[in-house]
Amino acid sequence: MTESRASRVSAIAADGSDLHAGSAVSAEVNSAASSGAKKGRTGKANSTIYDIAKVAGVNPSTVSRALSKPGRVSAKTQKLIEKAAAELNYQVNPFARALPTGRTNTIGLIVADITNPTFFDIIRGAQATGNVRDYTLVLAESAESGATELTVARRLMSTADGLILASPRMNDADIRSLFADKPVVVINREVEGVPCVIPDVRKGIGEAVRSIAANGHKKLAFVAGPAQSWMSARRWEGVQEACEWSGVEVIRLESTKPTVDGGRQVARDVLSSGASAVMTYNDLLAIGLMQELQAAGLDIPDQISIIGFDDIFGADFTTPPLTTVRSPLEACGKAAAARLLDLLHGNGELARTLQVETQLVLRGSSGRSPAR
Amino acid sequence: MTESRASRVSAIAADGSDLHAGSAVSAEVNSAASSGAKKGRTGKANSTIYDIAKVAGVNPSTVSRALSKPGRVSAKTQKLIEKAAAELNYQVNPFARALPTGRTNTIGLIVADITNPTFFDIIRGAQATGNVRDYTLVLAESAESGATELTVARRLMSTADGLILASPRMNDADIRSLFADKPVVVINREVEGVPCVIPDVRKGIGEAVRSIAANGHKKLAFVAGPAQSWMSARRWEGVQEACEWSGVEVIRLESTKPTVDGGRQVARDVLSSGASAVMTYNDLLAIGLMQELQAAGLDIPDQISIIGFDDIFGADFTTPPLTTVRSPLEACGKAAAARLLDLLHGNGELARTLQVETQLVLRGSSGRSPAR
DNA sequence: TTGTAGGCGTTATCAG
DNA sequence: CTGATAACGCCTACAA
Repeated sequence: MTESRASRVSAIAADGSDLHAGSAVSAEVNSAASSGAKKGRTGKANSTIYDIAKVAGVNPSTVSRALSKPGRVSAKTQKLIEKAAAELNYQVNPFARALPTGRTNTIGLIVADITNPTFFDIIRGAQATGNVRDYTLVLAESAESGATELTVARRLMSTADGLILASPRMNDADIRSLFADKPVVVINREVEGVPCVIPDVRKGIGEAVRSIAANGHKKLAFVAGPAQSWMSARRWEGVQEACEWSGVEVIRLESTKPTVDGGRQVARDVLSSGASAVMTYNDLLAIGLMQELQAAGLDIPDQISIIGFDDIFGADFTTPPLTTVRSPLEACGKAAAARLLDLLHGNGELARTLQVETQLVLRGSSGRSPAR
Repeated sequence: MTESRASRVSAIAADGSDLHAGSAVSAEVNSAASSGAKKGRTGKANSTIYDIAKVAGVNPSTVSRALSKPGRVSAKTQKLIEKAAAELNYQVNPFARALPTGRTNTIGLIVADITNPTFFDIIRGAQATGNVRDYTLVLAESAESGATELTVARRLMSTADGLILASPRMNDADIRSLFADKPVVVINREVEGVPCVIPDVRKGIGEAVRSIAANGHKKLAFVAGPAQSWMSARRWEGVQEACEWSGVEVIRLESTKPTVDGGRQVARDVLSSGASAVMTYNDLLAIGLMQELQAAGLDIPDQISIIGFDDIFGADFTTPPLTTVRSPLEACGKAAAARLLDLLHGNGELARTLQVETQLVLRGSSGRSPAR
């Protein structure tokens, strides 16, 4: 019988030091079955290709062939083996399989923060695409740190066939060194010599700034993200460029961290900047900023217009709902995974960069400049 | 290639899941460059304990001992080996290690839906605790289905040392059979004979219903979650009980799915129910419901009070911010992981249930009953 | 304390 | 088309 497999995602921690195992404790619960001690209902855990071989009356290597590359074995033995496998409730031992081949049918995805909704859609997209091709997604978190990110990446490298780096914080050289080892695809950043998937900020930002200008705003504040963030730099460039083009004055503000809290903290600067419109590095910042501004008695958008970035889950929960420049995150995740799998299967094109379009999502948090 | 078009259903081990033909690529970049170059550079991925043994001038088994159980080796050889390991940039091969021992230093966590914010904090908690003890968290999704959940669980069982089941949908017997195999901890549900971590709904619900009663509401609607959800049943019971106690009439409404969309869809029923206050199985439902109601021109909370469950990320983004019964999700995740690790290390108490408190978080979406 | 010799479950290489 | 047999990298009695 065929079993249906659900989509899978795995998360791995940002640990690192694995030079010693845990305290000396023997695994008790999983007793060795050598004495046939534990024996649940269905054929318990461990039947091997040897068991199948015995039942089917063939050689283990034939079983291996039948199970891993259908076609290299006669139809009748194939049937025989499959039947035996089903009877014994056989399941491949992934470790044993990985040992000789090095292949794990697993792709790693590293994000800066598991609880940052920005990455949800990326995760979902990568997972979906991987799943279709029978790959398991392993998710790791880097805690917004380039150093731990590299550690995690190396660790993941040893268990995954390839890596997707979403908004990586480590430097280009490290990424390239990773890529020299196994296939790597980068999302939200462009790295020379490495395949990348990036949103093309131009269009979305252009629309946003044009909208701002059309609404009579003369001065715009841009709240930047983390200093190491490639995307933040690109967005800032894009905003500058678009503002110049539209004749809007623009100033740059720094945030402490790209979160709701960071948004709250930057409210004071926004206020004293004298800008009537604000664009933030991401939606989280925008939401926090909006909350703080509203708490201070300001009306959004009548007194200040706010535009975020990404269109994350929950961006439309706010009042007014957040205007934002949407990045097609799920598409990015899908594209990156597809790219990686192609690389894995040898259909590796050169390391080209893939661009996906951004667009302005006009909602309630932006509007006319306040009357002067 | 893939035989079925449905992305989630594909063949697993038993019928040969290896669908890709001529792979055999991707490991090329690796081989070169490892010999003559600088040793300070990040070494390639492939040094083994044999390499270390050679460098340190000892036997591989000594290296193994030194690296896996410090103490069983002389201090000086220990130092020697560690130095060599560092030089060679050695990393254990988890597969090779797992093969003889069965231990993977990995714990599995299964959730119903990766994109459901309810689980974020659980994930984060479990991850944090596992991390401290040098365990890797592997996350799997079950797509809200008991059947696929079981499949996924079994699969995970073969690669993880133990399992955490968050809001499992499968039946008790299956969970117990899993537990008979390896350590399992359940979150958000009580299963006889299996260690569980559950929020004690009493307190939070009591506070919520008292608040509702105190605000003059006479009729409350409870929007239930998935039929298989143990938590939904508990919450419904708790609400009934509290309502009886407080003299509030309560009716039960069904939702199609525990999401924002499900919340929108149930709005019609809520309206026709004549209730002036609503409690929903979770925050997502509450948010969707609120959106739909507001879209229909109703004022929240003046015309209808809404109270959610969980206090997920974004619950305070809404206008008005959502009143909700908070479950200490991160604490649940931490407690469950700690429990599992204890089990793994033999400090296994009996399968006791751990309760964590819930509390009402009063925000803007609930208030006085409308004047009649 | 350290070395020796199997073995874990699969896959890959070669013969037959 | 199928059967032996050697890796894969690590762990663990058992000796030395």
